[in-house]
Amino acid sequence: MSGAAESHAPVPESAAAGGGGAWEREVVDFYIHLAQAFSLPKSVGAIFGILFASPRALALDDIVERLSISKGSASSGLKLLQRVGAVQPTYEPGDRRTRYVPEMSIRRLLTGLLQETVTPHLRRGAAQLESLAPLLNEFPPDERKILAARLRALNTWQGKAKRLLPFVLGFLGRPLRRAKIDPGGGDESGA
Amino acid sequence: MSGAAESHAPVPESAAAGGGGAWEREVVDFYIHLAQAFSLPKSVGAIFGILFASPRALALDDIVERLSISKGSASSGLKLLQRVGAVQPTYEPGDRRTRYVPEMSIRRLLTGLLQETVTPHLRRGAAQLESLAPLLNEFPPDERKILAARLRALNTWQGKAKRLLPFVLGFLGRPLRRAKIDPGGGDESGA
DNA sequence: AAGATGGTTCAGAATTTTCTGAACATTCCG
DNA sequence: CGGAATGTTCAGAAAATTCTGAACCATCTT
Repeated sequence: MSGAAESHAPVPESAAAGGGGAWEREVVDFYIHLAQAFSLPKSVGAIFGILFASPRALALDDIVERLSISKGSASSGLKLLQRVGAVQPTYEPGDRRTRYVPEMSIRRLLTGLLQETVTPHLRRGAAQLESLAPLLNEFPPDERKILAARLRALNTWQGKAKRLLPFVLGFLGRPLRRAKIDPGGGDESGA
Repeated sequence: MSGAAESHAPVPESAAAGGGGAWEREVVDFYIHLAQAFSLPKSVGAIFGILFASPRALALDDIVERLSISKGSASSGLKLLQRVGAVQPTYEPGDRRTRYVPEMSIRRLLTGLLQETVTPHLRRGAAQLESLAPLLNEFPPDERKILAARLRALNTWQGKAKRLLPFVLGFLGRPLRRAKIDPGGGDESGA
């Protein structure tokens, strides 16, 4: 593999020098914005983007170079992406460096991300909810009634949230045919 | 006085002085954590929490006082919550202050939040995607093949994401019966 | 109209998050 | 073993976000 599109040199990379630059820039830009939608660091989006934009797996050094970020950033960014399953390391015989490829299954992508971000909070919340009910006893009946209703709502949320995740994953797993489910309000979607 | 559980005085509030404090604290704490799960400012979670914890609608001053935050914070926090539809203003005749009540429908809550956070990014992304395809022409055939496949995947994601939102809302709208969807595996699937 | 009341805005302070760069491990190679 | 190649860690720098407090606007009361 020495062949391949190395970019150790400080000059333009690979076959697609002129146009390739634009492609990389645009893809990276796209993922930087996407990352921010999830409030992840820009560098994380950029790293995923550069992997996505490259037809071959890249190693840490390649990333550092192409994005002009520090080794530290690249290292921890890759670690995060690995943890949520957004990139996978590939080990090729005869190459000491770990190279990474982007995960292409949106399902696995989302699974990992949610597992990492919301699930723990969900769990924590569930625990805390239990300790809440007894505190209502201090309130006079009329107020207690209102608050008890809210507490019930909170439990409902919790329940729905718990079920929502598998549901969503089920949806993402299916082939993209027309989904024949017609959600209630059918919001404007298009908009 | 207009009765109600005012708390203009610097002393314990309302009927539930001793216990009420604990209730408020716990609820606020709960929502602060929830807010962080969505990476919203703590103050925003706290504001929603204090509204949720109170059997009566609260005005800006009440919030400032009970949470010991600045008027500025409270004002902009409330504005954000209003924008995403998480709280609603109530105007009572003979009272100049706007009071706020928390939204209790998880569906409306999520709708607003998503509308505010992900939808715009989704839109932006869709636009950008179009401009991406032509850039592939610069690549040699073998690389182009790989990248074209990725671009297709990206379009699929986009499509799924678009459909996902209404789908989720449909789910949230339904009563909490047993959902008979059985998503693939347990969930951690494969790692 | 003067003064109180309710609320918004915004410049700078405080805090939190992210990034850098260099020191430190570890493994491979000769 | 000595040195080079890969990577990780972490203290402090840099950047971004959030909060405060005071000035300001608008409306109501007298």
